[in-house]
Formats: sequence, structure tokens, C-alpha cells
Amino acid sequence: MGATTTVLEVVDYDLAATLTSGQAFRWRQAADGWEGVVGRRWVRLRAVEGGIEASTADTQASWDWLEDYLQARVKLGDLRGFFPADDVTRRVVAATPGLRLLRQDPWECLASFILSSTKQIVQISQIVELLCERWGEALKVPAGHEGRRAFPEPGRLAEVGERALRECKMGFRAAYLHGASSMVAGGFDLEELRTRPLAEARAALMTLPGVGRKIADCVLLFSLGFDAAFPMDVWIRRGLGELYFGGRPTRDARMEAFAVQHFGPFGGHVQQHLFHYLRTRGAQDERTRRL
DNA sequence: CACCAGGGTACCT
DNA sequence: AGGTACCATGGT
Repeated sequence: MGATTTVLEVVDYDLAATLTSGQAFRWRQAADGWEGVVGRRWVRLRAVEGGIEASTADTQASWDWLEDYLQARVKLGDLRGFFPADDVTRRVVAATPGLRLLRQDPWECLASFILSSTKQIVQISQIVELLCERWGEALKVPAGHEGRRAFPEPGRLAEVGERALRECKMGFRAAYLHGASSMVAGGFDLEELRTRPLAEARAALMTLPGVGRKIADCVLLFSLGFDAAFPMDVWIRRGLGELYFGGRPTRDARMEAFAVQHFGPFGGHVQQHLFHYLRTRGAQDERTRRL
């Protein structure tokens, strides 16, 4: 049982963009690739010619769990046929090639996004890591690498209590996280939501404390496989307003209705391209200007 | 140092 | 239904 390395063959996969695009919060850039945690496994990923090199602390009988997490077998070309054919979408998708949606653990995804409200992505990562350091199970890590822990189980967060959670700098979100932890530990079945229609699964998620439409859509899209879920955060709202509504003030309900009908069954994927485009275009302009 | 961050909720009209 | 104050904290 020693450290192992393999290469997953992928095409059209921008690993760095995918891991930093605000869907997962535990990946750290190391000297040689990205170090993170998937389930109860420490993982190091590195983009190589024709694929992604993956290393773990133990030997792996199968890499299915990682292919599933990375959605390595999804072919982007198969999705694009379902994207709307307007100029904005074409430009945005072309500007963010190889950006993928991960398939994360529903509980970790739910808890992370409960902590995300009016927080910057760097800050969400800090809070999540504090949670893991305090109450996550220690993981086997190869010699010479920083220790990491698993994401804490809901039962653990339920028993430590709201006061203790608050010490992880999450502020008013502590009550939400504690309430949701208790419900999930008490039998609220996240996995079962996969089998339900989108609207039903979303409504069920929204009965959890701290989970409204936006966070529900994040969980549906990033962990439960609902490709049409379309999280509308401040970036997307601004972006849609600028790119599709001529900068005119537009109500949320109007924008949501537009997004659902315009972006279609894989709208969530388009949303992620748009989100990453909006968040990085300033930096890209600067880079270009310097050249 | 203001301003803002991958929002949700309670409470108002 | 549609609008608004408030929630706690730290990055830029």
C-alpha cells in the first residue's frame, strides 16, 4: 500500500480553470500540480500531454471514483450541441475552453455552499479548511506533503454545535450549517434527490436552513448531476444584465425565466463558462495588455 | 478605509 | 408578489 500514480486520458480539459472556478474549495496549487481531497483520499493532480496525472497515497484497485469526480469521460463536443447558438454564448465558451463541471460529494458541496453566501471564493476555502482541520478525519498523505483531512461528516458538525462552528469564522452562517448538518445527520437523504425531477429536488433542498434557490442550484449542478440547474449569483446576474439585457435593471424572476428557457438542458454548464469568463476577463485583459 | 463577497430570512408594503 | 434591512467577517 504505497503511493501510486496513473494517467487519466482526457481531451479538451483545462484542469487549472476547472479546479479554480469556484465549484470546489479544497484544491491547493503545489510545486508540482494540485493537491486536494476527494472523499477520503488525498490526491495530487497534474495536467500532462493527453491527460491528467493523478497520484494517491495508497494503491488503487480502480480509478472510477476519480474519473467520476473529474467527469473525465464527458466529451465537451457532445455538450456544445445543446448550448444556445447566440454570439454571447459562443464567445464566452470559446474564451474558457476545457472548463468542466466536477461531480462532487453532495454533503461536502451542500455544506460548502451554505458557507458561500456573500463570501469571496478565497474566504470560502479558508473556512472550509478550518472545518476540515478541526473535525475532519486525518488522511494518509505521502511523505513530504502537507497533512490533510477529510470533509467532516454531518453528524460530527451537528454534535459540535453552533458555537464551535462559529469559531471557524463563518459568522451568521453557523446557525445555517448547524441546522443543515442536523437534518442530514437525522436522515435527510441527499443521494435520493438524484432520482427526482429537478423542481422537486430543488424544493427539497430549499427546506434546509440557509439553502435558497441559488445554493440549491449549486448543489444540484455540482454534485447531483442536474445539468440544467442554473445558479444565479451576483456575477451571473451582472453578466446577464450586461450581455443580454443591455444593462437595463432587470428583476430576478425575469432573469431566471430567461436563463431557463434560453440556456436549456445543459444551462448549468454554460453558466459555469459565463461565471469563469466574468471572473477572469479583467485579469486576461491585463495579461494581454502587458504583451 | 470604504466597498463588496458564487445569499438567505424575516418583515414590510 | 416585490422591496429592504440585517446577518459576520475578511479580502482587495
